[in-house]
Amino acid sequence: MTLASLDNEPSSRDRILDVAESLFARRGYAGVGMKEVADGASLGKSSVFHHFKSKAELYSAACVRILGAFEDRLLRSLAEGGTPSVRLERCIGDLIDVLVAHPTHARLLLRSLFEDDDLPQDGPEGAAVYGSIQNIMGPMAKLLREGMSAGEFRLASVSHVLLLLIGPIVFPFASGDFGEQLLGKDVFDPAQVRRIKGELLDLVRVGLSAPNNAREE
Amino acid sequence: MTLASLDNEPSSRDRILDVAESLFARRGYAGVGMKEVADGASLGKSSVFHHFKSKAELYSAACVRILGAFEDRLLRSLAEGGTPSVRLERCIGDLIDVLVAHPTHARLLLRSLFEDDDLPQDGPEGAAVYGSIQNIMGPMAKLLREGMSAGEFRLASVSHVLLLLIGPIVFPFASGDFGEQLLGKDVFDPAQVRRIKGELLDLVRVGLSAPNNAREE
DNA sequence: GTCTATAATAGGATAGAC
DNA sequence: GTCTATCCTATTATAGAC
Repeated sequence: MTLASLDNEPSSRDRILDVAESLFARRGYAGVGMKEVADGASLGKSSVFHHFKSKAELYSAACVRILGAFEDRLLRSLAEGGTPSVRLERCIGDLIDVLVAHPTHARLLLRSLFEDDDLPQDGPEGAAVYGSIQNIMGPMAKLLREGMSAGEFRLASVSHVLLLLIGPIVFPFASGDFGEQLLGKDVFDPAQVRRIKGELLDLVRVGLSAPNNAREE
Repeated sequence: MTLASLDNEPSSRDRILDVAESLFARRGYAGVGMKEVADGASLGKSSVFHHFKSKAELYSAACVRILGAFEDRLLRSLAEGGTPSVRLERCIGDLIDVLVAHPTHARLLLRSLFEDDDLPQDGPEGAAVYGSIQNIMGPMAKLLREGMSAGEFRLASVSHVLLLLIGPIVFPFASGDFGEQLLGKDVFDPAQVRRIKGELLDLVRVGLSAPNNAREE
């Protein structure tokens, strides 16, 4: 906590993380130079190394920050209660809201999930990434299990369904130019977000519902 | 066509592409050095530059090759006929088969779809990537439209549904360590592939079906 | 905390012999 | 087609002044 944090101006550390997140999201770990990060934060390269002792640590810190944002939102969302289907739909909607509020998140999140080699899995920062992912996936799995026990969701392998749900939630908002060309409009345009969210929730609602449940109640 | 191509031994060009695909898939465009590619293909760096005049061209060529594989399989799959639902499910199953037969494909495919900056969008190779993507997405969109007209699929925005379908098809097989930890087993294990495919096809079958269709026929 | 200067290395790419 | 040798730039990271 510094003096600046009491004010509105973000600290140098936060400015570095902002720039790093945006650059890493676009070009991946190896595609970004520390000089570029420093320039973006209006600092010298050495100042960046003062805050993060290596590039790997900076990358992990950027990942940890966005994973933390997801974790917070997810836990708050789950705490609001409701039936499993209600909570699942609210969770997915809320997670998408986080992705949309920070357009750079989806790409870096996707990278942190499938670029094993980039992350220095050892060290405290690497462990934080791993822990945060666990804290997100755990409650989601629990929610699916509850819904199946309650007879709201059809019986299915929780882990396989979970693995299947990540793609449609994250990829659209990481798809960049491809998504824009497919839709003919910016993926982050509010109207497009609403339609993507709507289609996904429709798909999940009926796709996961138990066969004996009425289709429309 | 060289003499070697009449034999069983792959040409240098193919060996380079094999190595490049595997490396680019794992570490992304910037994360791979031409030296590394050359070593993997048991060649000197200059020999690689003889076959591909730049790193960007090599990357595009690797992407074009896998996109071509998808295109071929998809068009053959669609030509087999059947109702829209039958064809959609067969397509998704066949595309997954391609991903599973070449475990390195999913990651590079995902990258080629969301890493705009990496691809040199200009030039002949960049255009081939773009064209191949169009040749894959076009017929898929047509299939969805047919299914909606026929009353088999519920009415929905074709492009948004398409954007939503890519994630669950590709991500599981690009997820690497994450997927393995989630499932507790290798994602490419035949039994796991069967379950992932099964869950996805279930989700799509009921999730896209028209409301007035009987759930089980 | 931030800077300049510098080290040490690895990167993409080319020239020219064979 | 493949090689060795080379060029030039960019990279991560450190040292030390302010």
